Amino acid sequence: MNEKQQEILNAAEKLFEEKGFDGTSVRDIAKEANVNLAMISYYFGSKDKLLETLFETRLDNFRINYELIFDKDFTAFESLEKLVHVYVKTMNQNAGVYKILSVEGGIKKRLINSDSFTKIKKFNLELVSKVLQKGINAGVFNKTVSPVLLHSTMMGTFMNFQMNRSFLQNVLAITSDEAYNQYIENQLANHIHRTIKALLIYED
Amino acid sequence: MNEKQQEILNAAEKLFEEKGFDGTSVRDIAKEANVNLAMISYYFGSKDKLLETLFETRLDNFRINYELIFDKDFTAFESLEKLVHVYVKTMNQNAGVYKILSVEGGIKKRLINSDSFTKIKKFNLELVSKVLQKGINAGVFNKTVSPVLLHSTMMGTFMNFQMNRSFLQNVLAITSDEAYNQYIENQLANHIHRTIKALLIYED
DNA sequence: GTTTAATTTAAACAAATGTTTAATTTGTTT
DNA sequence: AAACAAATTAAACATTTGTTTAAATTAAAC
Repeated sequence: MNEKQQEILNAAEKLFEEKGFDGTSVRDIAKEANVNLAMISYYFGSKDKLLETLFETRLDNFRINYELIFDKDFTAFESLEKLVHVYVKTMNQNAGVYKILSVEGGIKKRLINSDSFTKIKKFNLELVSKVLQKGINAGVFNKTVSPVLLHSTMMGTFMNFQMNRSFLQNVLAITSDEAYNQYIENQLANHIHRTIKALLIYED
Repeated sequence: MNEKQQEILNAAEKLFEEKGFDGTSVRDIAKEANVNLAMISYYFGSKDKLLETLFETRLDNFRINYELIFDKDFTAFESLEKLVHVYVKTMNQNAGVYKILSVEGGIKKRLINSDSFTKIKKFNLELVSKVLQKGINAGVFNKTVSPVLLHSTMMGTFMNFQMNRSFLQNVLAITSDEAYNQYIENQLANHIHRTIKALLIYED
């Protein structure tokens, strides 16, 4: 994958995130990437295949690093804390592609390379299950929490910050994008961690 | 607003949700609504104004019913439980428009009637604050939880089920759409309630 | 240095897009 | 019944769309 191809992919990522796949023309992408219009077909075949290739090249970024979470010396609580922070950081670093995936994945006619992404999603969901199991085996977590629901709370809370950026920046009085990212990786990650931890040790 | 106009709005809602605003042509809408193409311009002026009108006509559905949550006889815990269930049910009943708003609202060039929606969002956020305050005044909730973060967890967890419908239907082995809606209004709402309640009474 | 392949370009293509037009039908009012 | 307004239609409109073409340029191989 040469430099020009990467520029095209970066331009596509930026514009797809900002304006959506259907709201972005290949001419927009060509202009943003400073390449001739025909280069996109030349390298990627079509606009659809460009989206496909974009996902493929970014796919591995979404696999959560197992070792960071399951260090042998970690308690269940430490694994949980790591899980949440690694998860939020990983997703936030790939927020652009994740937002595109989230939006375009919900569109029926788009038959996104869903196999590979489903595989990764299930792998990541498995991590949540493993952390849960670790705490249950250690006798410190409540048994009855569904990993799917737990994962939805983690991912959903995070994604809410991606989908409502301007509203939340306003409400939280955050002016710069860097500050917003900092808020996500610190306060938001802490909130998610506290929330899930509370749920797991909560008995009613 | 006559019958034909409503059919157009319903068709637009359905298609915008399925294929996105830019992925839907006015011809698609006309066909779905069984009206002549020109009727859309005739009644709504333009495709953009159609979207605007769609939001306007559905706007009030998003205002959470205050009385259902703040019955005088309710304890803070009961208000919290009501809040979550009313919230989830309200949003689920308007999931289509909410998804459109969520997706299209993130697109920069689209200058959605954001004032009216921001107002409602803030009103609903205020409800969360009020429930929180009620519990704090009663001495039963933890003081340090941000209503914005709490709201993000509630909305985000719910929206995660809207944005990842097919994946979750697969993972949860839910086959029908009705069963999925039931799952959302029962198990999911309970999960969100348990989660938030746990956080609010949790002390570390 | 010549030949061959890869890259880059401007132009053209047909199809689809949102919107308008001008004519016709339908409904209402007098 | 006549006159008027509202609703409905098929056709046309100018752009924009994704993609292809054929020629020109650059790079690589021999």
